[in-house]
Amino acid sequence: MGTTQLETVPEPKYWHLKTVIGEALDSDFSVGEILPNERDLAARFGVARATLRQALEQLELEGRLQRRRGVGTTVAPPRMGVDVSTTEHAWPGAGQDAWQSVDCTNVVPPQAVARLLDTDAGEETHTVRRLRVSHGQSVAAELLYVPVSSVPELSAIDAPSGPARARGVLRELQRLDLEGQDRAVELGSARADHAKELDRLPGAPVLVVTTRYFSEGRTAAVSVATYRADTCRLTFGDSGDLEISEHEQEQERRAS
Amino acid sequence: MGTTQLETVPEPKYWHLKTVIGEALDSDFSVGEILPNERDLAARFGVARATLRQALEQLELEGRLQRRRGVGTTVAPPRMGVDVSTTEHAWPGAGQDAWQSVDCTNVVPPQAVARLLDTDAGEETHTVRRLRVSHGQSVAAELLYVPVSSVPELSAIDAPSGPARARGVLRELQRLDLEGQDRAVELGSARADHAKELDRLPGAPVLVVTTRYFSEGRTAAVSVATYRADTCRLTFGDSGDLEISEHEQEQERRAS
DNA sequence: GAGTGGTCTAGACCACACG
DNA sequence: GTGTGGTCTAGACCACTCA
Repeated sequence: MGTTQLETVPEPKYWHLKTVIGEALDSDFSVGEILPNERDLAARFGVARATLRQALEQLELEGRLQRRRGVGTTVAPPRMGVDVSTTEHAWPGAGQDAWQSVDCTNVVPPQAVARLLDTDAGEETHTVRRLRVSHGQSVAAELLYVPVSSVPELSAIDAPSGPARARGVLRELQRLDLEGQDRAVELGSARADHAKELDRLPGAPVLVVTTRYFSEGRTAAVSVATYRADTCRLTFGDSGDLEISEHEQEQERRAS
Repeated sequence: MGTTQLETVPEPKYWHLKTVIGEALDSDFSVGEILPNERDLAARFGVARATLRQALEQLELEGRLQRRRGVGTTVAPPRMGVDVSTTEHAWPGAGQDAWQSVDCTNVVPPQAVARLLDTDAGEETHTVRRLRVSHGQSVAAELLYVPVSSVPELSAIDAPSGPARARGVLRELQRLDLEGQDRAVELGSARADHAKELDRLPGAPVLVVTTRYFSEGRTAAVSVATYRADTCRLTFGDSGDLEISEHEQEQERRAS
């Protein structure tokens, strides 16, 4: 008998699963709702748990699911838009910029940062830790590296560390002339400390935003901010109300 | 006997593996070099292949490794900086913007895009497919949605589809007054068609850049561009020469 | 055909949250 | 304690590339 079957392109099971579950999320579930546990789901779809998990991981990566150990899997709300536009020519910590200072220590920055700052290898910098909270949720953790030479006036009498010193460093920074800044975004995975601050497991996908602040013809500070990739959409310009989230089903596409 | 062991925080094996291999990459390997295959590596570290793969996946996500089925695992070059700054107030396709048009069809856009364009559900738009090539490599695939109403002058006599029509749509777009644009970046996973264009497997992590183009008080076009997250660092402003890549080795630096 | 990475299975145990 | 997701194992087979 003639096999009318055309080009069997064996779609991986987990990929198909992801599609099926994704469609189910759109039609049968609402935000915050709890899914059946992984063992039940795997049995229901007749696959191994590992295979099911591969599908769930993808959906979580796309911000459609939220999984928490010991609790369960829930339907995630749409990603929140987080403004990271660079147009406002202002130092970090100026005005109300949604960041709260956590700490400040003197450390030797990673080599990559040292190169951006053009400091000597092994030279210490002020390092301000900040946390960005949005809609009651921690969305980003930042390390702001400020060479000692950038804030020469900073009194050593100030608190030697802690939030008070962080504010001191930021205050001194404001006194400088900000000549410009630039920014880069790339994918990374959360270090253990950031993961904890962001309520995620180590290795969770994050969007790393690196910003250079220029003053007096040199790089006066470098900020490395890691945003939760699952819950955040970084916006530039006034696209805060942008409501696309890239996944979302469109079965009808094929119909036409 | 007193257990001097402090707080055994059992670090996952794959996490530790990732660290060890990452350090080995810095010290013992150079860009392009081929790693031993997964079965050998797993045996060498005394773990199951699945565990080893979890570590390699992380390293690939961070852009440090490149894996190709049937070939092997190689050390990836540093991520390339790709300029996506929005400051140049220009329509897509203006001047030399590193994009090459591939195709153009009339399709009904996904719901999310239709909402951005404020078109009726089910309304067709011109849809230009473009590819961005950088350093001899495809780094991004774009879908540019242009409502028919945005380019009323477009001759129906032109090629009804294909690259020629794509150029026609872009040409008509240039005639409009571009009043502004905004941009958002988020993490996604590559659809099957994009994955193929970018020489990746479906589901590969991508950075999705959504751009809205405004003209005459409305959204005249929407672009959804997906960049390879493993090989690209998106830059805004003049940070094209930014050389941070979060991992990177430079043993020679220490010598000086 | 040989060798690679990609998918999948059917188990096991662990860490964590919650009642 | 119970139930959840997270980690890990030791296999198997498949899809792909290349000599």
